[in-house]
Amino acid sequence: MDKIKITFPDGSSKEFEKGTSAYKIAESISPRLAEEALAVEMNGIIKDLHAPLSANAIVKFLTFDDEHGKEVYWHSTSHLMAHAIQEIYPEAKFGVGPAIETGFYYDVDINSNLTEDDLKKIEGKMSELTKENNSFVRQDLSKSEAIKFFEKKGDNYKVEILSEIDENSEDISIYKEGNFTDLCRGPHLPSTGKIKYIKLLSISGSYWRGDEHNKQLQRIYGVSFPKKKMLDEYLQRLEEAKKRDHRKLGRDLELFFISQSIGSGLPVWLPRGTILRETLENYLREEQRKRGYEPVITPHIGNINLYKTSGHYPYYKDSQFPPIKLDDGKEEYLLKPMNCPHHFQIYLSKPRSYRDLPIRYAEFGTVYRYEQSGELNGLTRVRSFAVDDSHMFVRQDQLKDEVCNVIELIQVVFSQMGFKEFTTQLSFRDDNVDKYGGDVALWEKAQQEIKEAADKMNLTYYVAEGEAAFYGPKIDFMVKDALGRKWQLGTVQIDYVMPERFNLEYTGSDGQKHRPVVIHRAPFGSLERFIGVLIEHYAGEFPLWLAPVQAAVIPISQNYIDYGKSVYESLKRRNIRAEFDERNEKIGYKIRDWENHKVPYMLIVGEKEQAAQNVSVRQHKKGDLGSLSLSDFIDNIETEIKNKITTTN
RNA sequence: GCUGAAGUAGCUUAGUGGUAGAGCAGCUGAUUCGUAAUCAGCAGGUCGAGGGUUCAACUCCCUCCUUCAGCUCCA
Repeated sequence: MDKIKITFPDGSSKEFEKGTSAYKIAESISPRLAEEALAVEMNGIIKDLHAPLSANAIVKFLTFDDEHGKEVYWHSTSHLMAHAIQEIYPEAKFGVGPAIETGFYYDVDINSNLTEDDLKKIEGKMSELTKENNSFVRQDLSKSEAIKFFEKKGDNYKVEILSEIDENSEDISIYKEGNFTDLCRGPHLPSTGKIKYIKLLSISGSYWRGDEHNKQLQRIYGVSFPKKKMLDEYLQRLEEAKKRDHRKLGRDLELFFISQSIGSGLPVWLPRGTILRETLENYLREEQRKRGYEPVITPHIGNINLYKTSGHYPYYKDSQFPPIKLDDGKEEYLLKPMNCPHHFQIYLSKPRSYRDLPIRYAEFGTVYRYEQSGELNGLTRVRSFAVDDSHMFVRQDQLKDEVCNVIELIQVVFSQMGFKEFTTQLSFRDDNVDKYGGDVALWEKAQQEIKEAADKMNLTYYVAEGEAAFYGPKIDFMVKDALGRKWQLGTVQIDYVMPERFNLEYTGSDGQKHRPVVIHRAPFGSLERFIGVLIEHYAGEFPLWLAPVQAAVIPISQNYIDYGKSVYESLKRRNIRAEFDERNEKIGYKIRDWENHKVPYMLIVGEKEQAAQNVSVRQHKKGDLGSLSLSDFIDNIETEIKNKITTTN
């Protein structure tokens, strides 16, 4: 019998008979590994544990702790769910059912609409099926065999998928588990018994192949875990995320609200939210001032011709508010969907020299976009929002440095806000010529510049083809909110198209006219979305420099109102955002109330404090810090505010 | 825009065809209090809007609006 040599991640190796399954190898190492292993990585390729090894290989066993192990686990659970659905709804047809970042889904076509109760039924059936502990059995077959199989089964979606697979470049396989068979490239768990704790989470519609012209299938989301504790923790995290929801906190903390009397997707900033927003704006203004930006202000509407010139109008006709027509019908104005054309007019307002560049115009410009009703979501997806916009006009030879400077600014801003984790995406064009304006050669150049800048600034990024703006490639910065949804915040975009369309020029040292390059950039993206994400990031517990109310002064009883008031006024004189709580309530009540409002400091004053002319300091979530003279407290808190100390939780 | 779910007081919510109930918040009064809820009282609702069925509709049916979970979209 031939022997093969198997090498493990720790470098050790062992010989086995050729054809030994990965599972047997795991068993030979330890029963526990055989129990926990979900799949195996052979020379970097993930395979079933059943798979026999026919040659020397580097082998790594994947458990639930590995990202890819989880993926296999959830993928198999989605198959198990399909099995359960088929048992309950024999007429069901299946679309696709992949693992996702957390959990899995399956798109199904069933005649009746599923309800929450049906989910419980399916969940119950799944548990039943796990007890059968059926093996996942792989079978490779030809394209025509596979098509014949699924035609017979009536799974026309699978047939459609198969018909588009090139069998020369890809193996076609099916997996059978009990009496359920699905088209799948695998790999899968050894058997359904590995799936222990299952929770089906939600149902929603989803278009077949993501095309809104296609039939809408029902998508069932779920998640599963090998240990009960993991499921409990997951569900608890969901609860925690709900508490952090910026829509709830926005209301509780009186930051903003959205009134139907004003309109959907048109958020209104309450006094406390406005303080937060203005603090962020002022912070960015200062950072920009240091970096040579010049503030400008432009109107909220503009002649429609601006947008016809820019090329935005035909591209985005459907997602802007309809034009305002003047009496003679000849002139039309648009609520501005972006600020760039206005800023270009400022550039054009006088002749420019190469010595003037780079020019950096900055504006917190409010823009209006008619987003689809189903898209609106709290502050993160709205119809009116302020972009922390800047348009920078640079010479080609300045471009890369300027992009690097912008990346540096965004890094500074994100780190100040305590976003330790964010992802960076380079959004490039794809082959769809109609989607983009401008010259392909210029695009290539711009994409190259962006990549070089990203490398120089040590960004870790991935390239997303087809995600570019119509006028140029961009770098997008995204962070995740409390519910794990990704949001695009900051963006840097290179634009060779608009300068052409608006005929932007400068006079070079050679006396000739040259075309500047435009950089569009916004570190926050939009104030609305940024603050929405920030609220969830901090769970409403803002660092002192951002907190709308920084300190609450609380007298023990009505007898100390005068002293309390003098403390409060001292704070106000030093520009500390303080509130004075003179309500006729017990101290415990008021402390609870301000704790719930997540106010960083409470100053409690009673007989002792009045006598010693000091304050008793209580910090949010930390409790009583003891007494401090008022001037020491103010000095401390001023330093903390000035240094913008950011604590993340 | 599409699919599904939901809409009762400022907030959280009870109420399956027979006069809408509570807690918190608010207001008034009492209490003058030492680190997460003092007591009592008062007020607050065309039950999302419109139409229909019925002797009678928060409740059943239809249409619309809004919100939520996704999908599609996102300058």
